[in-house]
Amino acid sequence: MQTHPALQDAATILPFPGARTLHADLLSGLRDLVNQGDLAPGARVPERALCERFGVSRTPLREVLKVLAAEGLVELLPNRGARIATLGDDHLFHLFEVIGLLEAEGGRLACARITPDAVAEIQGLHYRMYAHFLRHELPEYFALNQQIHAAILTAAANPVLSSSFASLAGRITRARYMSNRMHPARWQQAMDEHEAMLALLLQRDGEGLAALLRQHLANKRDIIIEAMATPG
Amino acid sequence: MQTHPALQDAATILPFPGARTLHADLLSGLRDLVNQGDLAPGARVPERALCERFGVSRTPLREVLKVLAAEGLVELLPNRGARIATLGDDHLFHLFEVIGLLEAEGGRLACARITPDAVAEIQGLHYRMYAHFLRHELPEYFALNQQIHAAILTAAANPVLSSSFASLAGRITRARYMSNRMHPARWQQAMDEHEAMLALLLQRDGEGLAALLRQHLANKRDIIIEAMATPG
DNA sequence: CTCCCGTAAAATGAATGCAATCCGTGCTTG
DNA sequence: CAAGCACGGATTGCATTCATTTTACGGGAG
Repeated sequence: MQTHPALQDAATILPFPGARTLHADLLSGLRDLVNQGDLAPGARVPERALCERFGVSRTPLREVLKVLAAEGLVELLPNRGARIATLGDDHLFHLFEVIGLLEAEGGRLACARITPDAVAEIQGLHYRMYAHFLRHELPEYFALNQQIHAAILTAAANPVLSSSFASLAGRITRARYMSNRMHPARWQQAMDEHEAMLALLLQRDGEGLAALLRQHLANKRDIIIEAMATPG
Repeated sequence: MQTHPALQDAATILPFPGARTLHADLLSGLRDLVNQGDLAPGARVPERALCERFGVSRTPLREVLKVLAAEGLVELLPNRGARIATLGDDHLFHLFEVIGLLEAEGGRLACARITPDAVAEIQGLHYRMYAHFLRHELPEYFALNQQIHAAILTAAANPVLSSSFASLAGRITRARYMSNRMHPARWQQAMDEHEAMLALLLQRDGEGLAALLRQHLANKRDIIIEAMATPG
């Protein structure tokens, strides 16, 4: 019955774009647990508990853990299972160094390759974010913020760049969650930087945008390290 | 008996450096099969055959396949198993774009952070490579070549940068194997570029080295694309 | 002759079972 | 009394097994 449409879909999907894996929900579920801090850094990953938590057997869960280990979110110890990866200061520094590099290049390429429509879309996101900034609505601000950065990466039109960035950015998501509160001055500064970003994007100033993005991320890094230093 | 030393080892290993996973040999074994072309791009990955090939059950093999999928060497299709990832021209272009970015940054950082000992070591590698170049010993030349690039990355002293580079470089290893023959003119050019690289490294000219590495990789890209276009 | 469909064989994805290893508790011993 | 050790429970890693889907092959209709 459905063999034909399925086969056609498969044929169209097969050539290039990576098809969704069956256990994608499990993967994202575990990622959320790690990012939201339900599993503390350095803590053991309780396979049994997570199995009944997600209603699956240990086999698929272990496969997902292997993937998370490849992504750097957990560490696998022989005969001792998985532990949530820790984020040391130097490791965080190195992560930001590479993430800043990728994002800067993303901005540079975006200025060269972006379409007017995409610029307009980013502009729209920016103003919506600005509105949330004025109303001090932090979660919505953060959401739009990430969408803008993702849109710039997308405009760079390099899937490898995007996925590499996403992979590395995923490792610091947890640290970001921890620093959800923001000093008003820092927030204002971040908003100013976003204003400048939009201006540079409109001018297609790739070098300027690259430099600004790098500085923007360096500031964010300082915020996060600051937040990690002062617990609470 | 060995509980105590093992525990101590684990305690020292546990804090930061990622411990070796138990099935690392299986992973590298599969990688080699893909890179050496024993498994053609786009071909199905025969789980059963590989299981008896490596003498393991399907469970660990499937876990490794998931990891390889996360690395981008294979693609997982729902209910249809794994296929060797294909390397389209545009995908190859995007890969080289990011790899070049990472390697250029590696050179830049290396010039800022490298120790005199490391410089001397790279110099030694370089002259050994030069000797193989003069004798037209391509495999040895390639091996030293990769060692030099790896040494520069190591000198950049950023593990995240190194591992990201290694991950992406691993995806084009297969394409590299295919273009093992080299036109004499191209080879001479590559050797000249390596000479310049060493000079720039000795001068600690980070910007110059970054630019040269990028150009060097762009040339390599052209060689590979050229080799892919002309089969045989 | 070509195309389509129905059935069997094979392969995938997940669950369960089993040997080996690790961790916590209580006991022994100097 | 402290330190080391042995033993039992718990956990890991892998092999095996089972349902579901896909794929290959043969027959029949147009």
